[in-house]
This record gives sequence, C-alpha cells and structure tokens, in this order.
Amino acid sequence: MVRILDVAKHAGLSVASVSRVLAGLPGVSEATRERVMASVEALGYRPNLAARRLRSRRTDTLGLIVSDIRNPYFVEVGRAVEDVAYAHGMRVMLCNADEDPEKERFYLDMMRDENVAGVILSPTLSLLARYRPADFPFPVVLVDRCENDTPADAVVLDNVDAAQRLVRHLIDAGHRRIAFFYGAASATGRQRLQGYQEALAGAGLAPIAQALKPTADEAQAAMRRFLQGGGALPDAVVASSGLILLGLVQALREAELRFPDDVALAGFDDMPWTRVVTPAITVMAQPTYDIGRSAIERLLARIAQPEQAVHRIVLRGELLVRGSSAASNTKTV
Amino acid sequence: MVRILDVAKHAGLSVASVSRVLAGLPGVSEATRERVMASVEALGYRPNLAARRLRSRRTDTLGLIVSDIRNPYFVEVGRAVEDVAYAHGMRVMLCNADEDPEKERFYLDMMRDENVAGVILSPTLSLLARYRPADFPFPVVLVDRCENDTPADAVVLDNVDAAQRLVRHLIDAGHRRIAFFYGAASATGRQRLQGYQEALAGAGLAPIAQALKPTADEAQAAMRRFLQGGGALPDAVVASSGLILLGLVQALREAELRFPDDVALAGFDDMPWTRVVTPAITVMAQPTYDIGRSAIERLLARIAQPEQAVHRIVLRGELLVRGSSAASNTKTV
DNA sequence: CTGTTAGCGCGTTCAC
DNA sequence: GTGAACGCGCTAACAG
Repeated sequence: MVRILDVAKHAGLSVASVSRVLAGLPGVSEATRERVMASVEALGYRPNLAARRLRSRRTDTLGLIVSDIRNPYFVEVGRAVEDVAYAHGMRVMLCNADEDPEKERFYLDMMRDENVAGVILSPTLSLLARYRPADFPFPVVLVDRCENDTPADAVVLDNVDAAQRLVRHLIDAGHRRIAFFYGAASATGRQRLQGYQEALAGAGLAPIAQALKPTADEAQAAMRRFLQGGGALPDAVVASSGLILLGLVQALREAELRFPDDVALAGFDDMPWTRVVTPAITVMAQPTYDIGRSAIERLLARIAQPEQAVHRIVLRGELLVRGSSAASNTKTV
Repeated sequence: MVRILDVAKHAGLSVASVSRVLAGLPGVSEATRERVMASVEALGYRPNLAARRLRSRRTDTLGLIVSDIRNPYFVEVGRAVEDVAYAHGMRVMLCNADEDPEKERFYLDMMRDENVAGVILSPTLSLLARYRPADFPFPVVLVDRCENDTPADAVVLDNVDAAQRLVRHLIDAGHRRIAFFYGAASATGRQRLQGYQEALAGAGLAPIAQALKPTADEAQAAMRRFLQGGGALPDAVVASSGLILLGLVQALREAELRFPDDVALAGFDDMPWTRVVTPAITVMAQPTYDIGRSAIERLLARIAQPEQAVHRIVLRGELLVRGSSAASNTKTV
C-alpha cells in the first residue's frame, strides 16, 4: 500500500503539503501542486478512506433507504439521487427496508455507524408517527411519505389531490361503484384513500375500500378474495400504487375478467407495462426523477445550512387517461 | 461520542477486554463479558467503524455492481445477495454501472478505496474481454455474464442451451422465419445469439438477428425500424432479455400488431408483466434468486479460502410456454 | 484471563 | 509557502 508519506518522499515534500493539495486547499504554490500530482500519478496513490474519515470525522457518503426496491418508483428515484450525488462528488448507499420497521431501524443504525452526511428516507408508518428530527444524528429528507405536520424536509406527491383527480375522472366517465385497493401501511396510501373518499363524497357515492400490504402478491390475493366474496362487481377499481395495480390486473386475468368491459381500472405510477396491456391502463403518473432530484438537492442544501427552515416540496401528479377507465358502453383501446 | 475507553472505564476494565468481548474472541470470562455488555448498553456505545477498519485493515462490506438496476433480474439477484450477506453479518454496497464501462471502472475503483472484502460483478463486454483476476485487489464473482474461458468464479445461466430450447420450441410450434433481437454489448446476449443460431441451423433455417443496446427504449426503436423496413413480417420474434422483450411489445402495440396472430413472441425472464398481457408471453425463466444466492455463497467461500480452484456455476433456465408463441393457426390465451 | 501500549494513515494545528 | 508532530478510535501483539 502506498501512503501519503510515500507520495511526500517521492515529491520531496512533507505530508502536509500533499494533504493540502489533495484537499484542494489554498496556500500552495503551483509548482508544489504539480509535483504532488505527478507523484500521486506516478505511484498510483489512493487515499485511505478509513484513515481520512477517522481523522476528519466527516464522510462523503449519503444514505438512501427505500421501502421496496422492487417498486420501479423507488428505482427511478434512486437513479436521480445517484446522478445528482455523484455530480457533487458524494456517494450513495442504497438500502432496501422492505416495508419492515425492523430493517428500517437496522439501516438507520447502520447509517449512523457509517457516519453518513445525510439520509433520504421513505419511512414506514410507525417511524413517521413518532418522527423527531432530534432522533437522528444526521439530516434527513423524507421522500414519498410524509404527514402534513411532520417536522421534516420532505419531497412528496400531492397525494390527496392526485387520488381525487384520478377518481373524479372515473366518476366523470360514468362509473358509480368505485372500489379502492390501497396500502394501509404507509402515509401515502392513507392520503390517497382520503382523496378517494373526498372525490366519492363530492359525488354522493359510497366508498368501497380495501386495505392491504403494498405488494403485487398481496394485492392479487386481496382481489381474489374480493371476487370470491360473491357480491356484484364494482364499476371500477382503483389501485393506490403501481405494485398494487399489477396485482389487481393479475387477479383479473386469473378470473378471466376484462377491463374496462367487466370492470374499469385505474391506478398510480406510469410503469412501462401499463402501456402494453390491452387496453392500456389509466394512471396517475408521478414525476419520479424530479422527486429524487429534489430530495437530494434538498439534502445537500440542508447539509450546507443545517439551521434553515424545514421545506416541504409537493409535486403534482399527471393524469394519463387510457383505455382501461372507459365506461363499459364506450370501450376504447 | 462515547469511545471504547469510556466503556472500559465504566466497566472497570481495560480497552483490550472490551475489544475482545466486542469481537467475540475467546479467552474472556463470562463475568467480564457481562460487565462489558452492560456498560455498552448503559452508555449506548457504538464502535467507530472508520477506526476499526483503519486498524484491522479488514471490512465487513461487499460490493455488488449490476449493469442495469432497472432490470428486475438484477433487483432479484440483489435481494438474494443482501439476504445471505446480512445473515453472515456483512453489508452490501449496491452500485449501478448502467452498462457503461466508465461507470463500471469508477465503481470498481470505489470498491478498492472502500477496501471491500469482495465484489459480485455483472461485467461489461470490454471488461470481460481483458479480465484478469490479478487486476483486482479483492476476490470477484461474476454474475449473469461470463465467457467459457474467463478465469473467474462465476454464476451464470446456460445461455446457449436456454436460447436453443426457447427457439426450438418456436420451431416445433411451426414457426420458420424467426427473428432475434439481442443485446450485443454483453457476453450473455452473444451466447444467446449463438443458441438461437444453432437451433435454426439444426432445422435448416436462416437467422434474422438484430443487435441492439439492452434497454426497452432501444428495443422499441429497433423494432420500429425493423417494421418500417417494409419486408415481410417474420413468423416469430425472440428477445434476448426481459427489457428487450418489453420494448418489442411496446413497438408491436404501437404498430397495432397482435401476437401471436400477426407475429409470435417469446423472450427471456419471467417478469410479472409477461403474465398480464394477453395472451401471456412465453419466456425462458431464470432462477434469479438462486443465481444471487449462489453468487454470494461463492464469494464468501472464496474469501474464506482465497486459493481454491475457480468455480463456474451454471444454472438451467425453465421454459414457460404461454400463448404468445402459438402458431398463428392455433391461437390460445 | 487481563492490561499496557504501539501504531494503522491521515488531517490539522503550530512553528518556521 | 512549507514542515514537524500530535492524535482521531481502535485492534493486536505482548507482558503479566
């Protein structure tokens, strides 16, 4: 291993000068800088990160804890976070809490042990309920999930509004009995439920809400049970997330039910597959890359100025009307 | 910050004893162990990882560099790697090289700087072509991509065989003009091309191969161009990966072509959406979780015994015949 | 079984 | 503008 001392010797300088050059500090002559860089190159020197972190007590690492890496939404958010972070010379540790408060706790502890500069977090409901900034030894930016009164930086969709608009679209299309399958274990699922309820109430309609765990498998099972319940089919079914939407479609296929003929369909997240099923599925698209980019920019700003006021960044969803939501007497593709 | 010295004082012991207990080393009395643990608990002590790594020159971190995090295949592999790693008390740094040799180089350098204990890598073609174990300061296990003569531990599908069986199935179903859209920038894509060619040659048929970058967008564009070429439509089209398959389906939908009526379809990877399009799509499924699990187990074994012989683990794909591959005169769902 | 202590590689004073 | 020296918190070698 080549150490900073080796570079100093090779350049005929002291370790202090080498350190200054490497840190980009002022107060170094151009000649010295060049000699150092030449020696670094010649010896193939790489700074020892462990030593640097021990000594400086700082880290160029950020954490990103997502609640489900299988959700393309979080994959896209992660890509944006990485892009911006690396452009700023920081690295990102991506962790998957899998909607499990225990894993979430584990990863948060790990972030602390790694002494990260900050964390972007998609919190479980239980963490959000008792969220206190002071509980974390690093700045945190919430993403995707946040209550109105959570005292934290956050980047979220306007979930109530988005769900309202999605459901109103269905109402406008002529649907009356509209079921809602939502992830009850996240703030986001609950807010979308609220938007759903408000839209129905505004039209004098009765809600049919199904709470479930936000995975495709759980949604498929829930829809299966729902169908076996034997009651009349609703006019339309709405999913509160892309993964849930996938599960619903799986169950409908399984039951050989067609949309929108047998039941209309709509959901969240503009996943690629929603455009290849026939008819294509009406969705409320989220600006995923923007969400990720805003979150990391917020975090970097917070790190630079720890004492500034809390920012809540709320983004608007985009309704993409496609064939799946048509009234059954006006089928389209 | 509470240091190991604070724990030692609190317990009335030396730092050595505390260190021994924390490392789980033998030669410590039960009474001492308990006193240490009590003090650790009482003070909320967390070891400083930077100091530990600096001093011990070891790390409990593994690297996983995937070539495209948007590919659900790699997401599943990653989940398996994480599960096993954490069960062994190791952490995983997940990085997305995005099929970019420059990013790949960047992450490999980063792994070196982080002094990881080992890396699981899905290599670009250019890296694989000049692969030498000695070029890496840590053990490496290749995953998904590997040439027959690559001198490295690896876990891969039997790509030639898998592609052969998939294409033979199409031939058996009565298709004659079979096109193949494959990712030319990976060893895996090329091996699957070979299997495709061999299957066709065995039946005396002529290949129609389209090389492209392995993303859905590129595949969609390639298929679009192919269709605009104006020639006769092939009987069937095969995709060498799940992402390419998605792009093909997008282009077919766009052109309002139906499968298998207008053209039969098959591909790799049993992605959830392949079951919700109608008809469902015939695919060669990969044992993704097994691939990830085998890779991490191989890596841990290699770390434990650096000098053992190279292992190449080859897994078999599973053909899932569904409606999309039927001959056009025997349509099914 | 337990304690003392050197030093991992680096950043950062403080002299010069 | 540059160099010498201390110590970050920990592990491991050695002494007892």
